[in-house]
Amino acid sequence: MQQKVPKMVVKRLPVYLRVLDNLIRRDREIVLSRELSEETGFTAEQIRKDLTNFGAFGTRGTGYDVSYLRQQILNIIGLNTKTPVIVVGMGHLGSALSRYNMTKNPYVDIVGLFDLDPQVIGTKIIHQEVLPLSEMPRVINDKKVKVAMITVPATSAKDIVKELVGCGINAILNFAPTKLEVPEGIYLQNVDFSIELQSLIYYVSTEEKQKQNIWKRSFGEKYAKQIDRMIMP
Amino acid sequence: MQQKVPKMVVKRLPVYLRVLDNLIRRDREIVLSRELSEETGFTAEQIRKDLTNFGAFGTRGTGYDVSYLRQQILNIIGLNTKTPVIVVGMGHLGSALSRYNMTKNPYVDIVGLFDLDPQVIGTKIIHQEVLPLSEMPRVINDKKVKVAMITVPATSAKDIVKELVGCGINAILNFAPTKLEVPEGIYLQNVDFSIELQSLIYYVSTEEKQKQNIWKRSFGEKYAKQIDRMIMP
DNA sequence: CATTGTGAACGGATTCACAGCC
DNA sequence: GGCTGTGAATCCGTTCACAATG
Repeated sequence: MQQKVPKMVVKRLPVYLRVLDNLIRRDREIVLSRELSEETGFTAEQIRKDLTNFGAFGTRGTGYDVSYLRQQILNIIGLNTKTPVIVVGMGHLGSALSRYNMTKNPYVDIVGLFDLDPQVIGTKIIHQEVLPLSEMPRVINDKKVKVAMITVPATSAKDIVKELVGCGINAILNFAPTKLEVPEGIYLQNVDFSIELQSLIYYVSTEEKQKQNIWKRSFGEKYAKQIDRMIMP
Repeated sequence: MQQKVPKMVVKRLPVYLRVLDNLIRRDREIVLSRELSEETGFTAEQIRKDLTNFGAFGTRGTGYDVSYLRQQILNIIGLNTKTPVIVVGMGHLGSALSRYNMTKNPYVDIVGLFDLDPQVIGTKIIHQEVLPLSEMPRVINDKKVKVAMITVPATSAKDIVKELVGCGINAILNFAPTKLEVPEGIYLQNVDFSIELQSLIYYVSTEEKQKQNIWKRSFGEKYAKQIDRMIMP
């Protein structure tokens, strides 16, 4: 059927979907790869190439039909029917993510909220009650859940993963700041704020350092060229 | 001074730092690249190569001195002194991130929380009061802030960015699900849950589709080989 | 002799240049 | 003519194989 699709392409598909959703809201019927490029920041060639992994959805000389392309991408990602998802860990982050997905994300259906803390179990997020872990197998089974988000502390994350995999979960979006092991065939995706924040800090701090170096070295003629290369464009 | 460091390397540095922090907590004095590989999931060669972008920190035949390497990475990222950071947008996500960074992240110093909503302004997160946007220029200036996290709705994100850049912010970690434009020289990093979640859903849904195809085609002998290639290892 | 440090080979993803089509 | 679709060329990051060294 379909060849192996590069990971990077899969990451971009949801971006295309979001832009197409926005275009539909603005009643746009046709869109050019060039316009998609402006909205996404990816190059037009890349977008066209990405799409041809799955077929030829455009019309040469004209562009892409917005709602047709959107429907195709929904099919490709598998968002035609709402995907049932559970969230484990109802701390501040977990409840924020749950709220967001319950109210703003039309493509997923949050069908279970779980926590270990007896203080938290029984409280409600929007209209859903937080359940104990003991209820997980039942919910996962009843609702045919394949995808879980985990927002528990790093220390409990490994155990939760084992539990989830045992219950038949197939894909895990991990927000705990720790590296997790999953068996072959289980998909794991990490989201780690601290890492993103720290890499940003790297850039601002090296910029600072470079400015200082320029100043320090400004007496030494022979370094002029190197310094030039160091200044941000 | 230093050549251009690949983006991917910068993303991995904070992971090394975290592992080294954990090793110090366990009183480990020496670590091998092989062990770092186990803890991070990156290959040992890659780790060694990453580090040589900045110098030679190990001892051949022995390994790396944990606290020396940690100190070097702190220097490289620029986390020797706490970095002042502000957070704009005190919805559920914004306040969760603020709490997390105030209590668990020893490398940053949250020096300002901001929101537009008069209902939210004046409330407290841990011990800090949420301030109106009008206070931003003062705080950014007084505290020499270069890094901001924004967790406002997609609709207001663009305006906030303009404001921040005007105030002298240099790096932005954006959690709003929208593509932002920043002037040359300003660093922007996006964190987008929905996109991560949807790419995960792609994998589970294509797996489902493939299983169905296998079943449908199981009568057609000639497709056997193709189908084999489709099954996950 | 075990482990780091590194040039060379490899592979995957992006960009280029243009062929194909409306 | 204008835009999509695509093989070829390029770029970038990872892996490999081994040289360097405590």
